[in-house]
Amino acid sequence: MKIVTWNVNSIRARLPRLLPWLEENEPEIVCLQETKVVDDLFPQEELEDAGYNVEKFGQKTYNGVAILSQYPIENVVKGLPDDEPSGDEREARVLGCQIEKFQILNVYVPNGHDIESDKYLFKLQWLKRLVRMLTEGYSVKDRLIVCGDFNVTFDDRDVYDPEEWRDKIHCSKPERRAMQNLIDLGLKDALRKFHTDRDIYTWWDFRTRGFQRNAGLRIDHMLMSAPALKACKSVEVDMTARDGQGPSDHAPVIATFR
DNA sequence: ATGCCTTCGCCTCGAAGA
Repeated sequence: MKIVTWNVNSIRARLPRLLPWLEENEPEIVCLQETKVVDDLFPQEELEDAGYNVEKFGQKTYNGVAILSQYPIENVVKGLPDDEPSGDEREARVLGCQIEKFQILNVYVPNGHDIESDKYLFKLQWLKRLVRMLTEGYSVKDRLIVCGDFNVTFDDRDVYDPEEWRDKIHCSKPERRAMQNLIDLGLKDALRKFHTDRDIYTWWDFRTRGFQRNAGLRIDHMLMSAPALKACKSVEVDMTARDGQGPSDHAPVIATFR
């Protein structure tokens, strides 16, 4: 069983790369972020033809999350419980469900832009609301996976140039404390069970051609409860998904379960 | 090496991403 998280940076732009990637890797469950499309225009048929059940929660231009699964997708939840405003205006950043024995929460955490920005305060508040949602509605006694693009590095190992990024967006102490609050619920940063070295990244900047010089950040994560982590036998970043023409700026993270 | 690329839509420029 393989479970993937991948910020695809537009599901429609990435489909020509996503479909062959699915065929090659055959993941059972795929959590996507930044689909950037309203639900009516989501490429549902193409993904169903590839063998997946599809749940999506999208909006125009920005954000958007989706879950693909070879198994039935049950108990779907869209958004944070206290999302405002309601309806079409709310930001599409959370998609939860149950698939087989797994409770899954797929998240696209706000970017924050800059620590001086109002968007930064929104990001910190948003992470607090995510903690509340997990506290009130989920149990770490289950096989719980909270995965997605968190837009936060856990520590300096996740940063190609820690001095340059010191206290900047994605690396500030309040953001990292917010991630620790998630860990304190009884979740673990699953990749670190298998890899402790630095220079493991999931995002590289297009503008500075970061991928070519491995100047990246590790901001896409799989947080797992103890029962989920116990069943997990590997977590890997698929760097090959960045090769060639037209990749996302993020690489997928693949967790394999026994 | 965050003014350098990529995406979307008010679509040939501006805004946002991270």
